[in-house]
Amino acid sequence: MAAARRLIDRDGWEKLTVRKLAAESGVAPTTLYHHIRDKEDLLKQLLDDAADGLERPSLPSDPHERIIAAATAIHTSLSAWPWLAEVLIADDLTGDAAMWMVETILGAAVEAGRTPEQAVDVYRAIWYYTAGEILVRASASRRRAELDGPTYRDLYILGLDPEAFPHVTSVAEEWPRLAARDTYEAGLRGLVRGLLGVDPERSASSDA
Amino acid sequence: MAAARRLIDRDGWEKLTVRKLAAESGVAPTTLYHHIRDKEDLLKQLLDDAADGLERPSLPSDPHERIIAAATAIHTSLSAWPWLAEVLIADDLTGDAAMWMVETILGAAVEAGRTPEQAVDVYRAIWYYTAGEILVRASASRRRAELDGPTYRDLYILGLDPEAFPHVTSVAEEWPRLAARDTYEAGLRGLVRGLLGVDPERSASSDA
DNA sequence: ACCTGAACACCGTTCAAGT
DNA sequence: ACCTGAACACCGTTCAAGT
Repeated sequence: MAAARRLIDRDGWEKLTVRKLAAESGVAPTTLYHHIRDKEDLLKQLLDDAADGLERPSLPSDPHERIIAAATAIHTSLSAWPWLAEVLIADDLTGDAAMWMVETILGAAVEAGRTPEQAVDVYRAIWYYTAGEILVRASASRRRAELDGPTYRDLYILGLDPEAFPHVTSVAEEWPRLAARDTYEAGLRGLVRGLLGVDPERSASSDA
Repeated sequence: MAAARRLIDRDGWEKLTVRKLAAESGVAPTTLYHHIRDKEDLLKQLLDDAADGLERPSLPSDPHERIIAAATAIHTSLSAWPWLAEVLIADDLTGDAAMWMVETILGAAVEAGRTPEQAVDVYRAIWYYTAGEILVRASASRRRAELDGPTYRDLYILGLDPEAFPHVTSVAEEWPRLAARDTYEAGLRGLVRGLLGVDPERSASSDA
């Protein structure tokens, strides 16, 4: 099933079809149905394979930083294969590698003084933020690659009425540049700070 | 094209096909191509229509609360039609109603002391969080509706090794209940607090 | 056990032809 | 201007038949 990954890397996972995969593998389309139950099963297998390959970075002892490290690790892996994130939410987040992130975040949140129930809320907020970042940015960059020019949205923003939308229009020209910046970690830090409160270890020093 | 909305409400927007829409409208499939350029154009028209219908709640004067109100309004509207959020990220977030939310958040962030550039970062973090929440929860509930029983993931979590995943397994039984709770606003408040600093109502100093 | 072609019930889209 | 059937190039999936 390495052929599947090759096709996905080239054309994106939405373009993967049973028939094309068969052709790439030099086999009849119907043959694949001896190895997979249906197309959904094929994607699930690819998902599990990829999930096993996620990296597990070393973890800082400070709970805040540990959450940042775990979330950033997942984020980095998923950014490399955005199709993975899309299958992930279309399907489900499982696999030991993904669970390792959940475990790390829950543990750190509990250590930071949350109840287990609150820790689940912390994890969920982080996952929503992370999944959203991946999905929105992946589809934006795919669209940009297809278009090879300003998107419909960029043009839309430039055409807005400055009286009705003063703040948006004041950054309209800069929007593409600002939107292209990677602000995942900055946002993540804000989120963790807001959810867990100010880090006692770092409250004395200045904070970004 | 109210027929399209009827079909989407019934079967979900992924199931909408040009041919079925034609049948529902009592017309030949090819006829539709006089009103739309292609299927993507059809979805874009539906998107613009729906965006115009978004509600615009009254806004509190406090910048923090104004951001919460704007984000929650968008979140409420999108929750009602999750397909809208999916088209939205597959396509693009435009329309005056959506821009109104952007404008509101940028204005409030600037009022809270951010530069216009930082205000864009605040908006982006909120949008990632909101879009992620909608998309993850929409696909989870759709999956649950299809399955009519515990999901693959629920079972997976229950089968985890307690030694390797102590925190996850300690809440494993409660997971479905915890995951079903609506924690959007709580997470959003944490995010805003973390991004903008402590609520000025509780401390007059602007930090971070 | 593994693979196959034929077939079924679908797709989006084009195009020449009708009113 | 509006609508049409025929046609093309695709889909996922089943199934009886081959080795």
